[in-house]
Amino acid sequence: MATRTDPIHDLDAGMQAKGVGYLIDRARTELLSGIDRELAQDPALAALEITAAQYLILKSLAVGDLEPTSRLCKQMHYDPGAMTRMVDRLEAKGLVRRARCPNDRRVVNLELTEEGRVAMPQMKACAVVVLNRFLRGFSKDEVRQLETLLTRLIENA
Amino acid sequence: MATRTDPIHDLDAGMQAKGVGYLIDRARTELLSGIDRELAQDPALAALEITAAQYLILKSLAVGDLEPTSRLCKQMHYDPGAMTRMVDRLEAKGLVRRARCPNDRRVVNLELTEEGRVAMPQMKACAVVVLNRFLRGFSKDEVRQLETLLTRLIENA
DNA sequence: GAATTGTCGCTGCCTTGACAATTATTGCCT
DNA sequence: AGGCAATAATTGTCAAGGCAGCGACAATTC
Repeated sequence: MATRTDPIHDLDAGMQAKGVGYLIDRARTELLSGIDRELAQDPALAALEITAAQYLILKSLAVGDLEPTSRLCKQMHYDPGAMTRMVDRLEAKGLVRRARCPNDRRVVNLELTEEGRVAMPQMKACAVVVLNRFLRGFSKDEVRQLETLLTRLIENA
Repeated sequence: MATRTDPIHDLDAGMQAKGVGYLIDRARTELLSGIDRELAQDPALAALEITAAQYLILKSLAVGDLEPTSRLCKQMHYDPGAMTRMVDRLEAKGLVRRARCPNDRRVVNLELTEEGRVAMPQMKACAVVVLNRFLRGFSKDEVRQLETLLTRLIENA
């Protein structure tokens, strides 16, 4: 039987230094601020003041074009109210356009504007730079392993 | 030479589904809401309305007793302003006491009240339950591996 | 085809964290 | 002692998310 199904943690658990929880929290913080910084420093993008959260939305749109808001919310576990206002900001910057769906007029389809589409490659480049910096020294196997472990952890939720 | 030092990510990078960034973000979200829920459901603690963030502070105090505010901030990368108001809330609930340090009157030392000290074991138990739930099916080696990979990632920041 | 139920996006209110400016205190330096 | 930089905590302000409630619309049921 052995260790595989035993509870592993005792009183030392929680999100304290060195714990899994703490490390996940730190990693996320560093990752987000890394991307924020990279997007802010990029000469071509600085004027748009794109945040990491905004980039994630834009990226989803770039893949699917014409996504309904609700699907985005579910996909990234994002609050609908927050999404509405986020899209407001993106629309104000001219990166995204809202278009009421003709078939079902409750849904709002989103698509990148031409300006958004143009900026996309540069934004992706920023994200890649950051990811690669954080994964410096990782082999492909190690990356896959990290992904697997995190996925299993999430599935236990 | 090989994979170990090569950039691993191409245009598929970013924080999208299946990416390391996305997984870290998801894991953190699930972890925090899991702890929040557990603390809220606990009959003995429900009245105190303790959040995961508050638990982390209390836990640090339980270890060190008499921690200065500033050290807590650095330790958990927490904004000093946010910390001030967080301590306000904890003080209002009677879980924490402020005590100006006599030697250096700029610093505010924090310590758990008797009530906070009493509630601590139950809070820890909640956190352990959640952690163990998320790490169900992990061997000790796998946990260590996850910790190692995350630590390396953070060190690349 | 009218009523019910469900879905979608929007808005207001509250909480919370980040950032900047402010205040109080300390140590240093001359 | 007096000036000056550094440090600690607080406060104000702003951006952002969570939640509850809303109205518009669609699907289902009778």
